[in-house]
Amino acid sequence: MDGSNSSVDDNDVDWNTDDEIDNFTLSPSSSVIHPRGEANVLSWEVSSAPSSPNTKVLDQFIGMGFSKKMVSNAIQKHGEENTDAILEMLLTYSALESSTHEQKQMDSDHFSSDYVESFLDGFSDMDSCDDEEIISHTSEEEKLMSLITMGYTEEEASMAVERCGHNSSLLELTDFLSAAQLAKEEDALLPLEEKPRLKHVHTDPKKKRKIIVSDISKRKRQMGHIDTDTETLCLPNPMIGFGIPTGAWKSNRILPKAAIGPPYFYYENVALTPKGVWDTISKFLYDVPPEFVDSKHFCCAARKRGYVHNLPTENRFPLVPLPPQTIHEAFPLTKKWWPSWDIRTKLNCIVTCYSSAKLSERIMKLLEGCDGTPPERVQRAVIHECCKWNLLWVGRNRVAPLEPDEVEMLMGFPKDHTRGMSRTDRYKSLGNAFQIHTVAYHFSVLRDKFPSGINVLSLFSGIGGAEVALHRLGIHMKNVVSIEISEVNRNVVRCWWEQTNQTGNLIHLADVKELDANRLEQLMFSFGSFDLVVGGSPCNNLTGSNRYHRDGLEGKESSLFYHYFRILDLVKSIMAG
DNA sequence: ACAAAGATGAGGCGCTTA
DNA sequence: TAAGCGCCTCATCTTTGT
Repeated sequence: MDGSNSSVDDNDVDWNTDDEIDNFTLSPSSSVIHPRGEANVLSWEVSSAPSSPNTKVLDQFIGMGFSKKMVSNAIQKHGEENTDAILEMLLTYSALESSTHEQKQMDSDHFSSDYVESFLDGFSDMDSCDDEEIISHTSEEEKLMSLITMGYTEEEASMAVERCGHNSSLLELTDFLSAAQLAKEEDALLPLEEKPRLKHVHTDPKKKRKIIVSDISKRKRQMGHIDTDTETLCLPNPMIGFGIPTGAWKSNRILPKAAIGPPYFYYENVALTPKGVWDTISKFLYDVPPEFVDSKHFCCAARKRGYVHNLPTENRFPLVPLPPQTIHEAFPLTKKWWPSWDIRTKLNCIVTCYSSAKLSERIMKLLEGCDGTPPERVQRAVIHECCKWNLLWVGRNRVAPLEPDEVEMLMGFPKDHTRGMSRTDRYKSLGNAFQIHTVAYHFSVLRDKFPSGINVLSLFSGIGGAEVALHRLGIHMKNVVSIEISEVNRNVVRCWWEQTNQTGNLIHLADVKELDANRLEQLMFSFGSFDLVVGGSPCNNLTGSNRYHRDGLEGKESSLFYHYFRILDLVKSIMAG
């Protein structure tokens, strides 16, 4: 009976009501209420309580990779409550620090990349630097501090050092700043979008880099004002963006001037972030509003995501054949065991954590204890667990979590794409990946534009969702520069690249922080410019699943978004120049 | 063979957002 | 009301180094 029931559902999948899979109401009696003491999970933004002295803020920023000394300076200057200003200051300083470091690094190219990677990872900790560097760095830092105490902002100070040279005197710097004052006042009258971006192009790529960082600060500061008095972005219902394959939907949007390519860019992250995050992301990415899409309109699992991109939205086409649209289509064997009171037709979001065998056992015991149809109370409790953990019915009274290869299928990856990784790693990497059909639908407009193929810069590549989507669309990848921190993920992409007989070049880098202007120019010199810059930066500090470090866009991992912006902006400026 | 280090599995952990 | 590209600790199993 359940089978026929759901096939009716299958035929009239209703794209207009948003959440058919969200329609379960569970009585609170079925869930255990944990009486709780005080909430001890405090983000650094709210740690100004007397019980938490500024070591908390200090630790937070040190945890983000800034040196203790820099953090203490910043806290001293701004006060521990003003975390935004602290962060801004730290960002500016670390840009300076990394450029001095990179200069040194360039002279010693004989290190292995692994060595460099670990070295770079640790370098922001001042304790690990040699004395010489500390001395030269400190003097520059002190110069900056002097300017700041004179009332200039961090970005003004660093800009001045940049323009006047690192050996310039304090007097020269103040001269420069006061001369710049008039021009700045005029400049301030123009809205940010109208300003010529990076028109003050320097020939030295190192300089470009720092100007961009001050640009970040400017945007951040502006966001601070905007945030309070403008509305935050709303999630659309239904969440179908500019259209889905199964429903006609036309929309022509006008992109802000600064957003128009080349290159095309495509940025992805979770839709349900803390407030203001998407506003910030959008502001940085040239004021392009995100396209929010739930992948349940493409496959049988939900995946609510925001995509900021400058791709055309007309004449998209889906990958064919369309993937299974319902649980029963995707897992026909479960039909036999699916109870009629479990009315799910779509799964919830594919995540990185899965339930244990013990839970399945408990559920089985619970159901076996009932004669015939379980009472509603039991039904609700079971459904609650099924929804929470995306469980399938695999036998009488038996539920089970998805297997890694089933997740591969749901996400649209080729079978065995992640085979060979540990089970946990497979879940993790797949849970962090693109849903291929969704992304391919958005990428499809590129096929006719680039008949001879494209050059791709793929940041936070993971297991290569973007590459797989492009390949499935028949878009030839001439050169792919893929940046991914996890070695196992890089291996997956490398194997896939070989197995699919790609004729283009795959260049792998480990860390987005390694990709500076010099490296980019070098790459772009060797094979031409990038046609697509794609990436989804870490979401773990944004997602609601994270109960410990949902610190927003400034969180340890999620702040890597700023590297996406930094690199995209570098590519744009190199291509413009 | 043994201990130490590493890997995996199980279970517990709030809170924001719409 | 429910969903959510997660994290931490502990226990146990596996691998590595001596």
